[in-house]
Formats: sequence, C-alpha cells, structure tokens
Amino acid sequence: MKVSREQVTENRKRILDAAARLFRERGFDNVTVAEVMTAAGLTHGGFYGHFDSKEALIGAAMAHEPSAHRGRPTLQSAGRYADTYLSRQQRDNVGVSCPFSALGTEAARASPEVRRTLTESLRAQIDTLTASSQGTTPQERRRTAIATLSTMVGGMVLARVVNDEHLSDEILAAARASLRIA
Amino acid sequence: MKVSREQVTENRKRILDAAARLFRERGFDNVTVAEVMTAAGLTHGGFYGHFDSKEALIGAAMAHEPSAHRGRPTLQSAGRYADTYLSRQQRDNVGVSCPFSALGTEAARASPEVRRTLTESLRAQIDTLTASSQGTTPQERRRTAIATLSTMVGGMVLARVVNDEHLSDEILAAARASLRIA
DNA sequence: TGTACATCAGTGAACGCGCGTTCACTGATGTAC
DNA sequence: TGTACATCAGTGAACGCGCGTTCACTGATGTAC
Repeated sequence: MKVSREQVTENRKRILDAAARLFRERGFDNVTVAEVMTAAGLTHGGFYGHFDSKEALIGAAMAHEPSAHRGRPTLQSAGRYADTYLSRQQRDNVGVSCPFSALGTEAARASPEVRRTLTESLRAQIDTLTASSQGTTPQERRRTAIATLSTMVGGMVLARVVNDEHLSDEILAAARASLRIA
Repeated sequence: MKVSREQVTENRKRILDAAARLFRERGFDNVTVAEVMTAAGLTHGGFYGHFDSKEALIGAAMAHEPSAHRGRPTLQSAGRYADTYLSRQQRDNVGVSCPFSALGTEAARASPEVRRTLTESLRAQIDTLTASSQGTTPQERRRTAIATLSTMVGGMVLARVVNDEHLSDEILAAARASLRIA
C-alpha cells in the first residue's frame, strides 16, 4: 500500500540507520538487504524503491549521519573526544562507532563513492583536530592531528581484534596515553 | 591422480600462500575457494583434501607465514621496520602486508581461531618493539610500543581508505614522524 | 468540502546466479612380495 | 630389482542453499473536479 510522503522519508532514514549499524557490526558482505529492511521495519521487496542496488545502499549508508549520532555533544574538547573514542564503551558498541575503526579495511576496497565519502569525512576530522593539537607551526599541528587519528583508529582496530579483554584494555589505555592533544 | 608426499606438502603451502595473499587483497568474503585453488595451480575439488572448510582455510592462512615473507631481513632496527611498514610500497602491496592493516576490521569478527592467532602475533610484536621503544621504565616502553603499533596500523588503514594519493602520502609521513622509537 | 480515481510505496513470491561443498572417477604413487 | 596392486591426491561435474534482484499485486495516498 502507498504511504505518505513523510512516511517515505522516514522509512528511508530508518533503512539508512539500520544499514549503518548493521554494516558496522557485521561488515558489508555479511548483512543482507532483507536483514536491513527487516531491521527498518519493512519487507525486502520495497528496497529497490529506495536504492538502485545494495552497493548504492552501502554508499548512502556511509554518507548518512545515523540518528544514533545526532544530538551528541560535539563541542567537547579534543582530549575528551579522544578519550571517548578510545573507550571500552566505544569498542563494545561497534554498531555506532566510527566507520574507519569498524569498516576501514573493507572500505579500502569499497566503491569509489564510499572512499570519496570517507576521505571527505577524514579531511574534516583532520581539520577539526588540527586546531587542538600540539605543535609550534600549523604544519606541525596538522601532522600531530593526523598521527593522533591514526593512533585512535589503529588502537581501536587492534583492541577489537584481540580476544583477550585485558590486553584489549591495555591497548586502549596505551593509545590514549600517547596522544599529544592540547 | 595421486601425487607424491612432498608434492602434497608443497601444494598445501601453495594453497596457503595464495589464500594469505588473496584474502589480504580482497577480504575473506570476496575470495572463493575455487580462486584460491586456481591461484595455487590446482582445481577446486581437491580443496577438501587439505582443509575441512573455507573457515578452516582462513584460520590456517592467518597462522601461515607466507613464502613472500620468508628470507626478509628481520633484524633491522625498529625505526627502519616502522619506516618500511609505513611506506608507499607497503600501502600499494596489500597482498603481502600485515594482517592487521589489511584485514583488521574483518578479523575482529572472524573465528576464535583467527583472533587467537592474531592476538599471539600482536603480543610477539609488542614484546619485540618494547625493547626499542622510548621510555624510562619497562612499563612506559611497553606503552610506547603499543601506541607505536596502533599508529602504524591506523595510519596504514587510513592511507588505504582515502582516494587521494597526496593525502594518503601525507598520512603515512605524519604517522612515521610521530613515532617514538629508539 | 466531498467523491472518483490515478498513483505509487510496500508486499511477498519467485528467479537465477554464485559459491561452498560433495562425490564418483582417474591415474600416479608407493608398498608387498 | 621387478611386478602387481592397493591407496589416495587431484579432477571436474553436480548439488543445493542463500542472496540480490524482479515483478505482479495491494491498498492507502493524494489529486482532479
């Protein structure tokens, strides 16, 4: 049955929210179109009214700001941001975490659209973090910001791979302790 | 036709070499058993004489030291190791690179066996790197080593995701410059 | 404002391809004598 | 050492399941009058 225009917009948002979460939790290849639609409260047949293909959904989901992220405090200090990023809480909630730490190695092989989206997102994060990074010149602060993001992403990837929670916690703590943030 | 015992051992090694390379290049899910066998110079039907399942192959491939890695200089300094790790050469040859940077986000969802293997491998790398890391106490050197590995892995993941080679080079350089290695 | 009808978002069955896995067969290996 | 034969690694056709995608249908929306 036809639904109202507002409902269509709402449904699309729910599909993207579900996709963003499920892809982070299980990877692009281990989530089916039908699962995404079910999680969005719909049936799989309607999917192609919203997107051309699963690949198009992946592209849109990576460009989508999930509802779970909205309304979060964004103007916290860089140090607090990093501590939150490298928390056990984030590690254990991969569904709402940063796409680089949740999907980075897969994203490197994804469509040009996905890589373009993530590249822009990373540029924005570098610029933001540069302002609060240590260094005497703008160039040095930018270098520090990039290194900080590398440590955050790598620390989270390693913390999620290892099967020993004690070591995982140690990795998060070591990564946090090493950051040079104002 | 039956083959000699030495040939069986050699074939198994070739399957594991092919799998280790193909999985890094394309991810566990985007490589078929038939492709691995073809790359090893065999046909797909023989696969189950060597391994119980594709999942078992993934486990064995992650525990396998690929032939491409053997004979490499291992006793170089930590600084040289890090510079090599964070080189454009490594970035562009994902097939022979470190499993964490090539498959990290997928490995986090892989079988217990894969995670166990990678955890042991990471422990060994932490111990090795601790010896050449900065810090006044063993604990501090160990923390530095973990942070260094995090930066290396994260820097390589980010460098491979972005679709702008200039930015990618900049990430590698910034990550290299930030390391605190003796 | 009310009514008739065209539109079209969503449903669920069906399709077909790809891939992991199985299996009967082949023929070289390697052992028993 | 040579011969007969049992073993078994590898071959390639076939199976069957899962998943992306399609499509005829439904019925609520929203528009024309």
